[in-house]
Amino acid sequence: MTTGSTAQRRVPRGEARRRILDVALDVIRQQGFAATSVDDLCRAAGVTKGAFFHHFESKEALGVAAAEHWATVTGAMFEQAEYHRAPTALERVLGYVDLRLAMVRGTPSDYSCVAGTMVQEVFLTHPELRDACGEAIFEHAQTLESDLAEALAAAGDPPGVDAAGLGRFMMTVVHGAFVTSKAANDPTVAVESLVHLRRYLTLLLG
Amino acid sequence: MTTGSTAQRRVPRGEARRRILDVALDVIRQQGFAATSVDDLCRAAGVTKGAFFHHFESKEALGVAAAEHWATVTGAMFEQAEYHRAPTALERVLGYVDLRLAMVRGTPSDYSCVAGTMVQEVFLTHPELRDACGEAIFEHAQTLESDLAEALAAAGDPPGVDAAGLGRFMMTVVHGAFVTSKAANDPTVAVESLVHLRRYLTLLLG
DNA sequence: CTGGACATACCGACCGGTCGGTATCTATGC
DNA sequence: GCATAGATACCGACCGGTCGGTATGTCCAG
Repeated sequence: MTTGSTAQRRVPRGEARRRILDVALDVIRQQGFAATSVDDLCRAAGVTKGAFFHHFESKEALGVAAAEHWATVTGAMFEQAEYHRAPTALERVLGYVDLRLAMVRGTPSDYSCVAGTMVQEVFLTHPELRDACGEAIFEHAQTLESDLAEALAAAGDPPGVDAAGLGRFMMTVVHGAFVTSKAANDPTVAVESLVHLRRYLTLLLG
Repeated sequence: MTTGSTAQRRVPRGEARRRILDVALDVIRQQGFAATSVDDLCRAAGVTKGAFFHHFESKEALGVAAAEHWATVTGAMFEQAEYHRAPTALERVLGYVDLRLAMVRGTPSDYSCVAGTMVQEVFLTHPELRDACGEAIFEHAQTLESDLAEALAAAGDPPGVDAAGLGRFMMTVVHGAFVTSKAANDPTVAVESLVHLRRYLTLLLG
C-alpha cells in the first residue's frame, strides 16, 4: 500500500533485539512489567512493533528474555568485581555486601532488580516468566556459595546454617532492601538494611 | 432510556465500598496492581463500575484506600497476637518472627503484602500510592519499636544499632522473603530467611 | 534470488473513566 | 404518621484511547 520512501531505519539492522532487551531492563524497573506496554518498549528502543514481534513471540516471551539478559549483564558485572580478589572468604563475602552498598546510593530504577520487580507481579499468572526470574536470582545467589561455604568452614560450621541457604538469605535482604527503600522513597533504608546484613555475617562468620 | 426492571442489587446497599476494598487485597496480591483492572475488581466484588467510581475517584485512589485498608486489617490482626504477652522484650520480638514463620506456610497470595507488591510497581509513577504503601509498611514496623528498644537496652545497647532501624530491617527481611519465595515458587525460602532473621536477632540481643 | 530483519497498517478486545438515570435512605415540617 | 425533598448509593450503557498481537509488504546481506 502506501509505502513510498519506506523504512526509516531508526536502529542499525541487526541491533533491534539487543536494543529492546537493553531498554526493557530500564523501563521495566521504572514502571513494572504489566504497566509497560509493548509500544513503550518499542518507542524507547527506537524500533517498530514489527521488529518487536519478529524477535519475541509475545510480551511474556520478552519478559523471559529480559530476565535472561539481566542475568547475563549483571553476571558479567559481578564477575569482574574486585571483591573476588580479597584474601579470605569472609572478606570476599563482606566485599560483595559492600559492593551492594555502593550500588544502592543511586535511585531504585538503577540499583533494583528486574527479576525481583517482575516476579512480584507475575508469579501466579505467568509461570514461565516467574521461573526465568527465579533462575536469574538464584543463579546469582550461587555465585556466593563457594565463598560462603569456605567462610562457614573457617567459622567452625555453625549448626543449622548452610552455604546455599545463607546465599538465598542474602538475596532476600537485597531484594527486601529494594522494596523498603522504594516504599520509604529513600535509599538510606536500603543502606541500613545492608549494614545489618553485614553485621549478621560478621557475627556468624567472624 | 433503557430502564425497565432496574437494579439487580448484587450486594446489599452500603457494602459496596468495603467489598471492593476486601477483594482488592486479594486480587492485587494475586495479579499485581497494574494488571488488575477496575472490571476485575468489580467482578470479584459483585459490584458495578458505577459503584466503583462512586466510591473511588480513580484506580490510583482505590490503591491508596486499599493500602490504608490493609494497614487497618493487618494492624488489628497483629495487635491481637499472642506474642505481645511474652514476658521479655526479646521473646516478644522473636515471637513476632515466629508468627511470621507460621503465616508463611500458605501461599504467597495469602501471606504476602499488598503494600509491598504495589510499591514495587508504582514507586516512580504514582507518588501518592507509593507514600500510602510506605506508611502501611513503616507504621507496622513502628509497632515493633518499643520492644526492640527494650531488648536493645537489655543487651547493653550494641553500638551502631537503633530500634527504629532494626524494625525497618525486619520489614526488609519479611518483604524480601516474599520476593524470593515467589521467585523460588517455594515458601521454604521464606521460612529459611526468617530463621536467619531470628538467628540474627538472637545473636544481637541474646 | 532467497530468507531473515525489519516497517507499516491494521484488528478486536479491553482499558480507565463518564454520565444520565434510578432506588433507597434521612431529615423535616405538618 | 405521613408526604416530601434532598442527599447518598448505585446501575450499566457508553466513550475515546490503548492494549497485545497479526498480516503483509519491503529491504538487504549473502
